[in-house]
Amino acid sequence: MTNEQDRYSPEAVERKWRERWERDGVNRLTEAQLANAENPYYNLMMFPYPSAEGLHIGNIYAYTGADVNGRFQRLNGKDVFQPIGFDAFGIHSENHALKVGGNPYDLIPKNIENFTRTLKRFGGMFDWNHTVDTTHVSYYRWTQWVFLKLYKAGLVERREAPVNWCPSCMTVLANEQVVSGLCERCESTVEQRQLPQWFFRITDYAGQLLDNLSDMDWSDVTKKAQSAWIGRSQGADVSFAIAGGGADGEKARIRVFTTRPDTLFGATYMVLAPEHPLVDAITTADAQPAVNAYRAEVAGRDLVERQKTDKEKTGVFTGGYAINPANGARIPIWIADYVLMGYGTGAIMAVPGHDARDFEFAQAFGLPIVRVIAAPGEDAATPLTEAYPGDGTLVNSGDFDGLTVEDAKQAIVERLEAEGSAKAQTNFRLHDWCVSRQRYWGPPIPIIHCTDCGAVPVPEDELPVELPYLQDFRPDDSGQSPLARAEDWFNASCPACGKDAHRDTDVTDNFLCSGWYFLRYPSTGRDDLAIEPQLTAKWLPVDCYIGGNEHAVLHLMYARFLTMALHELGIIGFSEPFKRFRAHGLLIREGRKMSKSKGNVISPDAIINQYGADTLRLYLMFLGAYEQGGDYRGSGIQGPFSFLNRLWQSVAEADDDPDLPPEPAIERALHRTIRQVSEQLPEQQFNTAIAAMMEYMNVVRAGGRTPRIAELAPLVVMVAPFAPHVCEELYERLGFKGGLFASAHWPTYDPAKVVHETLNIAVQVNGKLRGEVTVTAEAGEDSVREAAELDGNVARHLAGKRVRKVIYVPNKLINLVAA
RNA sequence: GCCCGGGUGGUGAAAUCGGUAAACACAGGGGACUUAAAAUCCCCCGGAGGCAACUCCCUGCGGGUUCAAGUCCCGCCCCGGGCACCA
Repeated sequence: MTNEQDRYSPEAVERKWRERWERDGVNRLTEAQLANAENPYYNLMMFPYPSAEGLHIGNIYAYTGADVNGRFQRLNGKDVFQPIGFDAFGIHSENHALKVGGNPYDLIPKNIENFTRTLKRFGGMFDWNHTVDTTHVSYYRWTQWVFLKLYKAGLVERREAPVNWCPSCMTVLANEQVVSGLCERCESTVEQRQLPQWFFRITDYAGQLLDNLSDMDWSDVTKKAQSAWIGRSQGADVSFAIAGGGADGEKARIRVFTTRPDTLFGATYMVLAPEHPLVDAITTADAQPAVNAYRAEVAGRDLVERQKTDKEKTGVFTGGYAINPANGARIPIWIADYVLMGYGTGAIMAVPGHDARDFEFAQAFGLPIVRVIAAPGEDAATPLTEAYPGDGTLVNSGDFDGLTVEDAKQAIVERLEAEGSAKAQTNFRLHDWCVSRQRYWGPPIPIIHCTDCGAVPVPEDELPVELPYLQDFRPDDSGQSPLARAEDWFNASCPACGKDAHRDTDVTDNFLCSGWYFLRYPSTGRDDLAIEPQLTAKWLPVDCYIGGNEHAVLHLMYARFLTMALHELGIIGFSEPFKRFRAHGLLIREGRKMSKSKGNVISPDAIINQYGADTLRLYLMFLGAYEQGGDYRGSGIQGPFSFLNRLWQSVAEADDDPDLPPEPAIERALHRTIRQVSEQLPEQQFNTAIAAMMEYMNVVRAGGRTPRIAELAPLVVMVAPFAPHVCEELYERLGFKGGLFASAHWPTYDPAKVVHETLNIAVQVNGKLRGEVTVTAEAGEDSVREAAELDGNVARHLAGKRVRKVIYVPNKLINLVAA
């Protein structure tokens, strides 16, 4: 039956089905289908950033996993909505355009075209009827609309703030975009600048963002990363009176945040951040020169230097004193750069006995160290050679002596609360989201500044505020966007009073574009509104979102925040956007990370040319655990390629009789395979599911036997999510009509047929494997033991011994413990 | 420094609740089919000893618990990622 023409030719098969799917609209949903779907399943993956380099194999890896899920759900009867789009605004594109001397307006469409070609070629089941391009006015007018909605809800504010300034990108960065003092994009050292900026008040939602995590079906690693980033700490605000503060001494109090109010009696000094506003008021005349010098020194020190944790503690005494509200002690007030203005209140009570940093500082400057917590076996007098941060009971703490740390926290706060000098407080590490960028390639902020009316939002019906095509869009060091130089655009009349005014020149952070795109996909057919309520209610929240964990604290948290905000505004009916999120691992190559600089990047196009998209997809899903990542080895692709060839040949050589039932032994193997694959695919355990199908193939083909159609058809359907083109072809060749993805159903298994008729039971003597016996499935412990003792080798190891104990693990193992 | 992953054959990797370590593949070796190649089919493939039956050793290192440990506990080492003076 095999002849030259029947050979598996990936190129021809894939072209045929790509064209057929396109022609028949197999993957596209019409507006009516979108509106009326009975079993909606929204399968989302992170839309790509269309760079000039083309789609990376890492993207294909991510998308294949998500596409396998979408195709699997579809074969299980779901109406799968699987859109894709392009996240094309942002500094990366802008910098690239500057480098090559073009304009992103001209370059981006070419990149998108190139990405689209590869996305179609790798076989993603994308609905190209519902796509977004964040740089198109049809999208970003609604990004501006989102901004205005939040603005009107009071979640946006403009404030002069010390912001992270990247001198190379010449723009402001969010905290999340500063990686150990360096710009996330270009790795320049980030500086601090005071600039007016637009902020989203994400911290209003810090508690909710954290609390919701606990019962969300997300990858654990992602939840942990978010929870660490939000960084809740529970404690108390305590205020310390300034000693001898003159007439207004009563008013001037220093507020500190502490997670250890139980150690208050051990607070022997205070430290303020050098930038703290009370420093000048506290500093005595004598100390002023030293304080000034220190503050100048810290201000001049770059951020990277200041953030190093291993350097020696520095600081100076202000000459001022505060009163410890617990015991009335006069304690000195210092300033030091290890206290940060950006966290808590910018001031701390220092408890050197029980905080490592304070201990180090106290030692360096000869400040008193008092023990207030005693661990078991210690008492008030036990000397401290290092800070003791652990648990224990209170000592040297007046009335509170003897309380446990936990009880004392509450008791001390209660006492001080009654006196008006403390209150319980929760602090978050999370900062507000700075969304303005002094750059060109982004959606302009829809605000007009008027000398009389101040900042006035552009009326919604005047959106979009179009981004003008600028010949010269280089950023400058002015702290203003290049848009400030576009006079025609810059000048506008005030929407409130009609007077001459000017537009806000900042554009929004790229993460705002990507923070709501999944809300837009179902509504892309609508030009008159951003988010169509009924479609949104039908399809959202997203059923499954798959993407890289590098976005755990950036994109995913912003998307959650925007969803919460829009929910509170009544625009959407849910407050968490993604029911399920799975982080895939990193694809590396031969043990090393792939990167352009190392020159070891794999081009998906080259692999597809050689082996076809189906083999590439199958290999990517086979080479390791999807959630762990994997190592791409060039030679390994041969395995999946052979597998598809064998599948092809099996179909070509199959017995023609479609009614011939499977051979019984093979049928059992088939049902076991169906069970395993059906259980593992929805859990993204792709590699072992593929191994199971390969194993089944070995059974079907054993000895070159002629397979039967009934043995192959379910396999073709199960392989289809991984290798959709060739499986469509084989499905057709097996005589089925209507197209696999349009009409086939996922195979089911019969529990009665997955059981083995006989079992191999391992036999151990004293825990060591000494033999194996084959018994019927119904055999009980006694008959297994009997059979085991008959085994020659087992009998030898038992000779002269008496069996004292038998451990029997049904269906697996029997261990004869003998002495 | 802290928090997450991870360390298993020549290689990529498997191994529910502690229950036959190395499934499935790649590479390598041998054979069948073929004029030939491709594709396909069969066999071998952790180390040491042995003609073989079989025995001993082996999941980063050192201890422990257990009839039984890749898996659990204690103490280390190494690699990858994240966070980093967060009060």
